[in-house]
Amino acid sequence: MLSTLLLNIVFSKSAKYALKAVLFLAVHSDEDHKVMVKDIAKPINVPQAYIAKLLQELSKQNIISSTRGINGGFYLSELNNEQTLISILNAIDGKNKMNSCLLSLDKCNDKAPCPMHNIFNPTRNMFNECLKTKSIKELALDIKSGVSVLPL
Amino acid sequence: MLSTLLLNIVFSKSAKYALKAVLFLAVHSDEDHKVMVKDIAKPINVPQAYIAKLLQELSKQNIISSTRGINGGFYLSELNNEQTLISILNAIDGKNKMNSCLLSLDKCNDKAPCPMHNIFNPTRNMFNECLKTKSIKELALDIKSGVSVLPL
DNA sequence: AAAAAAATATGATAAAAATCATATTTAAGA
DNA sequence: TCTTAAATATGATTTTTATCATATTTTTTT
Repeated sequence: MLSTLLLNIVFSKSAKYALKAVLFLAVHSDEDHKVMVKDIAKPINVPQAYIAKLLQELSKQNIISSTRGINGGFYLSELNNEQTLISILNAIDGKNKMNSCLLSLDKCNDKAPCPMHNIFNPTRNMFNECLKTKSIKELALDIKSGVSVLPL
Repeated sequence: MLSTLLLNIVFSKSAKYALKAVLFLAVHSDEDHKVMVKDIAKPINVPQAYIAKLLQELSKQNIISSTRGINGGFYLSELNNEQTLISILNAIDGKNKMNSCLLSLDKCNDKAPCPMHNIFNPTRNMFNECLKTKSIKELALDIKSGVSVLPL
């Protein structure tokens, strides 16, 4: 083995952190209940300064909401809740990373598929479709109804 | 966006390089037709010194075969050809990275699924199943029969 | 046996991602 | 309006991954 620890399979660490943070906010915040970074960092088990940076970026891109000063914090507006998972990933890792060829070949397409293309694209497309259609709100609902659990 | 270029979605760069190299060998080599690093690096579009390292690692782990000295090179034995894709990924990135939770939560399981679990695990499992069952030989056959094309 | 040509081993360097630290701005309350 | 407490902005440091360079070993050929 060459790399002693590879963590980036499927999602980058940043993407996972961001996903966890937004999911946390989806369950624990709204316009009237803002949450401070320090109260997000611990429960989702991510370094505070790092998640702060990610949250700022998400806020700047209107994926999540925030207000400064006393009683300030991060939260999800109704609109934020409607966002789908892909918007979080795109905000953190840049657009269109999930749509490219598995081997990152730019010549690969349906007409001239790379060896992995035909085999994996169906499941890959399913996966991407999920990311594009599943909203934050839906996931939060699952948690609230007990379909899934939070410990992040 | 935070990372200016994130390339590691789904597979690490090393993993993609290794996959390409093995696929190339599957089509262009056998016991009697060994291929030297320099003749692999260019067509698969990977830095020679880097792919050399990866090939050495794969060879050490018996994923591919090699002989040194004049007329030496890398090749796939019959046995090597039977290997499935997962073995390449495991060799490069370490075992069991594909089976963990999407959010890398160690508490996540079917009984207490994380918010992503139920939604993504079916396609995730499909994906992993593909990696575990598809052999190098099968992919090479696709190329030879024109189902897929090589430019790597 | 010597020379040449290949993989192998090892380690140094560069680039990218993750982490940490700190100064600045904004909003609320006294 | 001053103080406080929060996000925001910026950048430095560390860790990990990717890349490059070179010396060593093995195999074949002469």
